Amino acid sequence: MRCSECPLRRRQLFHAMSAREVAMIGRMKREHLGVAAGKDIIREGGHGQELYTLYEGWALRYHRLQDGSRQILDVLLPGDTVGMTSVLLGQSAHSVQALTTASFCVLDGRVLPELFKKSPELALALTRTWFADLRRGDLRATMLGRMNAAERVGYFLIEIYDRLRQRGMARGGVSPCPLRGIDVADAVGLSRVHVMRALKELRNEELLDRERGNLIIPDFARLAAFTGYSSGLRVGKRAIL
Amino acid sequence: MRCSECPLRRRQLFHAMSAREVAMIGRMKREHLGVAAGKDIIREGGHGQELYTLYEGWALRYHRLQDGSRQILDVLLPGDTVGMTSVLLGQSAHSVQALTTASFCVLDGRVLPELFKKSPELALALTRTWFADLRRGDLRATMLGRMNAAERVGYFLIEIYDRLRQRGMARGGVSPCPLRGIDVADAVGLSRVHVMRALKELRNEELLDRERGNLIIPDFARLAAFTGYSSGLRVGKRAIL
DNA sequence: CGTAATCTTGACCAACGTCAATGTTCGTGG
DNA sequence: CCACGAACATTGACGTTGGTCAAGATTACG
Repeated sequence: MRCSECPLRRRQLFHAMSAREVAMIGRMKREHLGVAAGKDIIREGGHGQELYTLYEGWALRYHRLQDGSRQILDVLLPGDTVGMTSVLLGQSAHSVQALTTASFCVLDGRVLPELFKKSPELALALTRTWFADLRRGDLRATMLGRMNAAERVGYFLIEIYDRLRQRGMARGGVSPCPLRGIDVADAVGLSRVHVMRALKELRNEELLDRERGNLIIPDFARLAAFTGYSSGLRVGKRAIL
Repeated sequence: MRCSECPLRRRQLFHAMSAREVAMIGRMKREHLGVAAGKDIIREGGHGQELYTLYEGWALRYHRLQDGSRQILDVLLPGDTVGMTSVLLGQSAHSVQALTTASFCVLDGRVLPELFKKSPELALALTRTWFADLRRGDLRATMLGRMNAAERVGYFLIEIYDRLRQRGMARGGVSPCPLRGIDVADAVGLSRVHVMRALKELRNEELLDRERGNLIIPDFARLAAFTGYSSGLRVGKRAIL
């Protein structure tokens, strides 16, 4: 797969790049990596100098505590990049694992200083994307700190639906969702059983349903109001590596 | 206050810059802003194009929900910069308020693209700092999602102590801490009363105490072990704007 | 068609929230 | 230096939310 022919880059959501920029990223590319569901590609404490752009499938960025419990920090969707902390800070504080069968573009992170030098515009576009993700993280922290079970679950899932919609991977209130109960639980800070109770509540209120690996949101605006989610804060284009 | 004479920049923790870089930042500087305790300098939804570097005092970055409850997203200490989301994304999703009497360097954020162009090294150093903060945020999310009351409070406070220590503003297990019970509660996702109970537990275990606006940590390593905090992941120098 | 994974349910328990009364600290003005 | 008030901390009683356990139902997949 050549970067210049990458179909992911053509999607609406992503920042249009000059041929020169795409070529520069193409030169960073090392390999296209296929990964089986459940397998880790980045491990906490690792020192890798690679950047991974998720090309296809879903992945989870997570942190594991001494007692074995897991906090999911973010769900990665096609076009999302991980590995920057390891490249920039020398060590990764989180693991990343494929949730489904997935494939990644693997880039050489050591070229990053050169990229900053040769294309400040691209560096700035990337920075914008990072800050957009940071803002998403802030809102998720608010969810963890201040919401009850049903709101947390609803917020977490509507956010994912919205991100998929922006990528053209969901519409009409339906999207694929390979997350299991335990994954949702580990993301929103609840037990699996209680997540199931919250999902039942949301289903009874006709705010949200899950069916055979699909997420169903009958009325986006109503769920958004219930969870305090604002698709608002208009999403700019995302820079993709 | 000239940037070239700024005593903050001289502290160990901060990235040494070339005279040229300092001069460039100096040219971005608009004013030195004094703020009374409790006053907001950035408001959620605002469109300001200013960057604020906290010079003296403490500040809080927070998000307020419809029901009036507040989630504190981060505590800002001298040398920390805020306002980037507003500059880069056009709108701020959080507010920032002075916790104590404080002063800020106000910079013109519109110059940022120029800064990226003229000094890619500085841009990269800033990016490193942003990712270090992002990692801190990830760990705080883990705290919110997976820890019990005493661990949350201990984690939150030891992190602050550690950041102050890095800045040379705390040592020997004692540091100033103007945070009130309600501030801790709003940061760790608990009620004020329950935070007080957790503090009592920590005091009984001789892990942590508060006394007249001071934080006392008799045995850093023991509290770190209790809360799962790792000062580890060695802190690089921080770039300061 | 059978097995493993996941979901569902109910009973019970622990953690945390809420309320309200009391105590303490700190800043202010006399 | 003292008296006062406001803000903040402390405590106990009690209610609510979410966790845990375990058994049974359903679904996915070979």
